[in-house]
Amino acid sequence: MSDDASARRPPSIRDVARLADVSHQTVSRVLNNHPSIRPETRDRVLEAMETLHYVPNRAARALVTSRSQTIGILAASSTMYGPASSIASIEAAARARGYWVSTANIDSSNPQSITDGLAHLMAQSVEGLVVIAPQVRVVRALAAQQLDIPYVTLQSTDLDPDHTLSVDQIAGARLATKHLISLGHRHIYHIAGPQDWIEAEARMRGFLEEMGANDAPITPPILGDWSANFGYYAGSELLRVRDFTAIFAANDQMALGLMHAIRDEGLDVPRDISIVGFDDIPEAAHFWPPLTTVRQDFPELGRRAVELLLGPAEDSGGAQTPTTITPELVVRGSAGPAQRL
Amino acid sequence: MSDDASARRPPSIRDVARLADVSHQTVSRVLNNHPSIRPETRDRVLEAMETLHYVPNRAARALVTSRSQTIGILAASSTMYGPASSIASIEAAARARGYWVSTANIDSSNPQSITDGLAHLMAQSVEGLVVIAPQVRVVRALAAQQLDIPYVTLQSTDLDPDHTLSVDQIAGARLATKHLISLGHRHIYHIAGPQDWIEAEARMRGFLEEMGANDAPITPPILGDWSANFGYYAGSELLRVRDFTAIFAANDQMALGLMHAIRDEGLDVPRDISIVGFDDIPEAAHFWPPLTTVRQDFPELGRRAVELLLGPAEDSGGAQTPTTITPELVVRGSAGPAQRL
DNA sequence: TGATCTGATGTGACCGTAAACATGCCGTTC
DNA sequence: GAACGGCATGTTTACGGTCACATCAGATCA
Repeated sequence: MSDDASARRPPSIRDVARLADVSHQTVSRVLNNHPSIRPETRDRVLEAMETLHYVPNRAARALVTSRSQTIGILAASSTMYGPASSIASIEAAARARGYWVSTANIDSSNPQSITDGLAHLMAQSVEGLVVIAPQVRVVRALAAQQLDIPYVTLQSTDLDPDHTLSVDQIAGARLATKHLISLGHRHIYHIAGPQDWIEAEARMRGFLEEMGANDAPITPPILGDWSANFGYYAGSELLRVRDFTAIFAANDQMALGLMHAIRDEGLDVPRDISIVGFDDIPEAAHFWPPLTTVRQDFPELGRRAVELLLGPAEDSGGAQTPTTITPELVVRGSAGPAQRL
Repeated sequence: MSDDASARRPPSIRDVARLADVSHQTVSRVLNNHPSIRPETRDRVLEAMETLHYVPNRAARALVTSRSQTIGILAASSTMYGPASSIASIEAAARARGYWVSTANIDSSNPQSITDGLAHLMAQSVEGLVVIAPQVRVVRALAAQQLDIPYVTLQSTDLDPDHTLSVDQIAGARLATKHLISLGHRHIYHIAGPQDWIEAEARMRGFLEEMGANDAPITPPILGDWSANFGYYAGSELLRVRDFTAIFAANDQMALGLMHAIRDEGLDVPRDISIVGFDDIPEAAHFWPPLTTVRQDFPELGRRAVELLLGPAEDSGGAQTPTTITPELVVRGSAGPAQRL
C-alpha cells in the first residue's frame, strides 16, 4: 500500500517526462504538437502518456494560456424545443472545432441570476458567448457589461444589431398572417408570447404590420406564456365572444392548446376557425389537424452562432456568415378558407 | 495610452492586495471568508475588489484545490423533453449549493463520442457526474472507466444499481398496460423505444410482464425511435391488419403520431382504438384526444441526482435520498372500453 | 512577570502547464 | 574552417490562486 503513496495525484507532464526520459517541456511540445520534435522522441513520450494514463489538466492549461477552449451559453428556458435544439447544434459545431460548451441556465425574471450566470461563464474564461435568452432585460444587462469577448445573441432583432443572429421573426409573422388573409380571413387574433420576449414582440409586430398593410381590423394581441395550457385558456376565453375567424399563435404549443379549446367548444379547425402556429416543432405535423406553421431552423442558428464566434469553419471558404435566417411557411391542415362571421 | 500597459491583464489578488495595502493572502482569506479577518480589513479589501472589478480566476483556484465546484452532465438526446427537464433542474439544484454544471452532449451511437465526452468532463475535474444517456453501451463504457468521482446514471434500471436513480419504468409500463387491460383490452400492441435504450427495454419488460400476468396474448413489440413521425408510420402499418384494440406507446410523441395515423384511417380514438403514452409531456393534455399517459417527474429526478452526488441539501435533515421514483398514471381521454375485434 | 495562547496578518512554496530564453549540435556557406 | 542558422531539446519563469508555516501584538494565566 505504501508504494503508491504518490498515486493519489494524477500524473503530470513531469511524471511523463521522467518516464520518457525527456524534459517536461518536451512533453508539453508533444502535447501541442510542436513541429520540431523527433518522431522517435514523440513516440517515446506518447507511450509514456499511455502507460501513465496521463490526462492533461485543463485548469493548469487555462491558467497559463488564459484560453479555455470553451464557449459559454447563457440560456433561459432551455427546456423549450427551440433553445434546446440550438444548444445541441452549438455543442456539435463547437466540438467540431475542438471547443467545448459550458451552459448557464438563468431565470430570466431574476436580474441577479443573469449577472450571476454571466459571472460564472466569465470566471471560466469562456472565449465566446452565445446568449439564448431572448428577453429585453437580458440583452440590456449584456450591453451594460461591455464584454471583452465575442458574443452573439440569438433571436434578438434590433436591440444590439452587431451581436445578433436571428431568424427573421417579423417576416415569419407576416408570412403567417398573410397566409390567413389570403384565405379570406380579416378578423384575426394574435396570441403573443410573454411581453418581455424579444421574439414575441417581433412576431407581434410582424402580425400588426401585415394586418395594417391589408387594412384588416386590428385587435390587441393577447399576451401568453408559450404554453399549451395558456393557449387552451385563451381559446376558451376568446370563444365566449366569437368575433374572429382565425388565430395566429406565436408558437406551436399555444396553437395546440387553442385547437383543444376550440374542439371542446364543439367547433372545428379549420372549418370554423383557422389556426396558424410558429416554430414547426417536430410534433406539429401530427397535431389534429396537422398544424400550419412557420418553420425556424434552430440548428442552423446554432451552427452560425459558432461560426460567428469562432470564425468560419475550415472548409467553408471563409464566406461571411449571414446573420439573418429566413423562416418558411409550412402549410398543413389547420388553416382554411374564412367563414362568414 | 501607455499608462495602462498592464491593464490588458485582469486584476489578480495581488493587485487587489496592493490597492488595499494588505498581503495577497489576506485577500484570499476575504475571498474564502476566513473567520479571523478584522471587519475593517475585510471592507477595505472588498472595496479594492470593487474598484478593480476583480473576478476570481477559476482556473487558478481549480488548479491548486483540484476542486472545480462543477458537476458534469453526460447527456444524449438533450433535446428531448425528459432529459432537458432533468438537466434544467440539475442546474438549479447545483446552483443552490454553489455548484455549476458542465454539459457534454454525446452522440450515443458513436462510442468515440462517449469516451471523448467523458474525457472532457474529467479534464474539467468535475466533482460529480450525472449521466443522462440511458443506453446500455454508455453505461457499459462508464463501468469500464472505473471513475473515481461520484456519479449517477439517470434511468438505467439494473445494470449498475449502485449508481442508478430512476423512475420505475417497469412499474410505469405495468400501470399503463393494466389500465388498458382493465378497460377490457386484450389485444394490445406496444410501440417501444430504440433497442439500445434502457428505459425502452424496461417499459417493454413492464408491458410484457403485465400482459403475461393477465394471460393476454403477446405480440412482439415494435421498436421505434421516440418520434411522432415513427408513431405515425407504425400506426399506418399496424392498421393494415387491424388485429388489436389498443396500443401502448413508449412515449407521448409516438402516441401522438399513432393517433394521427388512426384518424387518417378514418377511425376514432378511443372509440375504435385506445392509446396510452408515457412521460406526460406538457402538451399531452392538449392532444386530441387528451392523452392518457404515465407521468414521470423529471425535475425531481434532477434534484435527487444532485443530492446523491453532493449530499443532502442543508435543510433536508440528512434523510437518505430514495433512488426510485414511482410514476403515476394520468387518465385522460385516449383510452376507453375495448371494442370487439 | 514571564510563559502561553490566540487572533490577525504576512511569507514563501506549490499546483501543472506554456512561453521565453538558453544550449549544443550539425550542416551550410563563403 | 570560421561564422551562421536551424533543429532538438533543456532551463527558467510566469500564470493566479491556496496552503503550510512564520510572525507579531495583545490577552490570559499561573
